[in-house]
Amino acid sequence: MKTERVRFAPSPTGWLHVGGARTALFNWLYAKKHDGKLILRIEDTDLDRSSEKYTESIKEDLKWLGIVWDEFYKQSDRLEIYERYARRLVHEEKAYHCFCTEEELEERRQRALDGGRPPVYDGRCRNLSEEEKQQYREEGRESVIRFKLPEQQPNVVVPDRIKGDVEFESLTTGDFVILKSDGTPSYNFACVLDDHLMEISFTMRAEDHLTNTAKQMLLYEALDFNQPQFGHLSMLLGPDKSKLSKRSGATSVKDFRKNGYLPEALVNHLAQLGWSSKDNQEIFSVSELTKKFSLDNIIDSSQVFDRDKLDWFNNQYIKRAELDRLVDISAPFLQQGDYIEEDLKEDERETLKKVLDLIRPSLDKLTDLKDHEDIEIFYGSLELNAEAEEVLNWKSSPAVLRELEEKFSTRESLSPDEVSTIVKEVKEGLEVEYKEVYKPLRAAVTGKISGPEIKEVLSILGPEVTCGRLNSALESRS
RNA sequence: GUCCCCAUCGUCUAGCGGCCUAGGAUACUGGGUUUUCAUCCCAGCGGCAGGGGUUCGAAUCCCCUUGGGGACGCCA
Repeated sequence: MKTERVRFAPSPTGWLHVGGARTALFNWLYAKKHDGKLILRIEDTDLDRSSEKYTESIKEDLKWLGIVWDEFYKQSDRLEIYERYARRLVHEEKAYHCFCTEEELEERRQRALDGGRPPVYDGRCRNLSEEEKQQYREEGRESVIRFKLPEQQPNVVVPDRIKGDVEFESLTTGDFVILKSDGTPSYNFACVLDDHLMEISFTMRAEDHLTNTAKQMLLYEALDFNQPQFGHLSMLLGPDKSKLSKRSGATSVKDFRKNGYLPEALVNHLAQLGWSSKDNQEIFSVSELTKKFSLDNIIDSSQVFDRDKLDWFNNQYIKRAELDRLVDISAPFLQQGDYIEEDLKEDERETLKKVLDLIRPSLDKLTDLKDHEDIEIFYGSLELNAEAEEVLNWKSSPAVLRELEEKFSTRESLSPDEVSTIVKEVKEGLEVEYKEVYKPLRAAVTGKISGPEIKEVLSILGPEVTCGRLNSALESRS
C-alpha cells in the first residue's frame, strides 16, 4: 500500500490561530493513524503580506502543540516551478495573458455586484491578437496569466471523503489568475502543483476551501495530473457564530500559550470540535486520539469555540500534570506576580512543588497564578481581611491561638496529621468546637477565612512561620 | 446577486427507522463531602427550527420553508 501523505499549508500572514491548529491536528492525526507523513508547507507567495516572523511562530506553535511534521517546504523557494507550469499552460492554450489593471477589474466587479450579476472576470483578454498584446506591452502594462475555463463548463463534482460528493451547478468564477504580475503563483495554482509534486494523497482542509477545490479540479484536469482525495472540515466559529476571527477574542495559539493553557488541553479541546469518539469519553491522550481518529467520526456542522469548555479541559490537565513540569511551566507566571525569583534554590523548588500541588484544583489557567489568593499565603505579605478579623475577635480565639502556638513551637516540622492531633488536643483542652480552633487558626495564618486545606498549609509553612503569624495575631489584639 | 455547506439542550456532542419519557460533557442551580474555598460525588434545569410527505412506527429517510455559515481577489 502507498504511504498516506497529507499536508498542512498555512500562509505566514499572521499568527497560527485555533482553526488552523485544528486543521493541522486532524491532518497529523490522520497521518499518524495511517503511518503516513505530514508535510508542512508554508504558502508565502504573497510577498507583501508574508513574513518570516510568522513562519517561525507557526512552527513554534505547532511544536508547542506537539504536532510534528516530516517534511517542510516554502513556496517562495519554488517560484520557478510555478512559472514553468504556467508557461506550459499558456503554450497549450489552456491559459493566457491578461492585461487588465487591478483598477479596471475592481470597477467592473463593483458594477457587476451593483447590477446583481456575479462578480466574475469577463474573459475579455482571452482572445487578444498578437498586435493587441504587443500594444499593451508597449503601453507598459503588466500582465497576469489566467486559466482558461473549459468552453463547455462541466458539472464539477468534488468527491469529498467527509461530506460525500459535492456537486456544483455552476462555478462562481471566471477565468482565474494563476500567475500574478510579479511572477508569483496564485493560491489555487501553487496548491495544485505542490499537492501533486509533493505526492499528497489526501487534501484535508476547512470547508471555506470547497469552491477552491472545485476550481482546482479543473486545474488537475488541464495539467493532466491525478487528483488526490479531498476532505473538507467544518468551520470553527466565534461566540457570535461568525467565522472565528480576532474580533472573537483571543484566537491565536500564541495567546493561549501566553495565557497559561497547557498544549494538551488545547489539543484535546480542538480534537473534540468537529470530531467525536462517540463513546462519551472526554479526555484523550494523543495516542488515544491517534488510535480512535477516523474520518467517519468527523462532524459536518460547524462548531463554536467554547472558552468555558477549554478552561475545564485545562483544569483537568493541570490537575494531572507531572509536578516537576507544573513547576517549570508555572514559574514564569509566578515571576510575573512577583512571588518568586527567577532562580530557585533546591528547597524553594521543593516548597513550590508542594504549594502548587495544593492549589492546582483551583487553577483554570496558569495566568491565575499571577494574582492568586492562595499563593499570597505562601509568598505575599500577610494581610487580614475583615472576615478574618471578625473570627479573631471571637472570645475564644486568643486562648486557642496561644495554645496552638505553644504546641506548634516545640516542633521541628509539622505534618498534616500532627496538625490534626494538635488541633484535637487544643479543642479538648479548651473545651471548644473544632471550628473554634480551625477558623481562628486559618484566619491568623492566612488572613482569610477560606482557602486550601489548612493542615496542608501549615505543613508547608512549617512551625516557625506558623508561630510567627500566630504571635503577631495575638500581639495586635492585646 | 450566483454557487456551496450545515441544522439535537446556551455550548461541544450520542443517536444512523422501534432500545428515545432523546444519553453524555460543559455551563448554570441545589444538595452532600470539607473548619472553609476549590476539587470530588449526587440531583435538577435545559434540546430534536417549522411544515409537508414516506412508514404500522421518524430526532433518524425525502421535499419545501426558515435560519446559520462559507465562497465568488493579481489573499491564502
